[in-house]
Amino acid sequence: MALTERKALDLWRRAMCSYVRTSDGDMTARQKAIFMTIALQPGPHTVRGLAADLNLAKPAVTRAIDALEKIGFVRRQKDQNDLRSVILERTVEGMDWLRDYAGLIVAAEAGEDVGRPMVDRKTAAA
Amino acid sequence: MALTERKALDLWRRAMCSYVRTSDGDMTARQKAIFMTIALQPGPHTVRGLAADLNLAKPAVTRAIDALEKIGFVRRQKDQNDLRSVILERTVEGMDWLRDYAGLIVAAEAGEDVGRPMVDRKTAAA
DNA sequence: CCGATTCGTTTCATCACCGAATCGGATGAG
DNA sequence: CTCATCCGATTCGGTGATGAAACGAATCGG
Repeated sequence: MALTERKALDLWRRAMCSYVRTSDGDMTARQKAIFMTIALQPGPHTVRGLAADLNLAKPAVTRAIDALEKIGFVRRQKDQNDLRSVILERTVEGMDWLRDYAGLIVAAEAGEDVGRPMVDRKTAAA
Repeated sequence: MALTERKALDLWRRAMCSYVRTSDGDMTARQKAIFMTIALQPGPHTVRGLAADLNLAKPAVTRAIDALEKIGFVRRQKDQNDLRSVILERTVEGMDWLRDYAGLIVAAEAGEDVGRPMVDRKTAAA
């Protein structure tokens, strides 16, 4: 395995472990992808747009938005130019979470492993 | 928001979106963290060790291992020094998946956005 | 030998998510 | 106006994850 790949995986592992450790571990990968797209990508975001972009069925996006709205990360806004459409907007609370999440990743990149060491004395000694 | 954080978030977003797009979106964050720890960290891994390390209840780890074993990424091996313990080992299949996953991250790091552009013509025009 | 402890697993009830099909409402074309 | 189309939401049955509690088996201590 290439060195950069190994490094990328280790970064990912640390960040992922930190996330699992700290949080209540709720958000789905799908929800994360959708929320981060809404929060970080330009342009008005719609259900169909996200569904097409992420190669998902529309109901899946709707449900993810439901979850994201429930925890207050995203807001639904009717499109006045086409009342069928719904514009998805990020909230301040969502951005706050995102900032913390970024801190997690940056810390992982710096090599910090949030949490205790992982050797198991008993088994390791055997 | 600091520049490095913004960059880290964008990397994360791209990788996460690629993952959602390509895969059938099955693995939980918890499962990923556990599997990557088993696959990338040294030392014999046990249920209790992972539970302590990731701050999880043991049953949660057992169930995650069940899922990982079911898809063939992890193997259970009885500890001959203590028949109560179970040593978790990675499999070749798991490492194959991990290699692909690393490729996803590296590609995201390189700035490639796997999939189609995300503007929605209709809404963007409004 | 016998009780206490430690391991991993199993059970239980609950809850969220999944894909597929369908819905009502809004829009656009004829 | 009328019909086809598009949008987002809802329903359906089924699957899987969740935390809490209790379990059998193995080990250790006295």
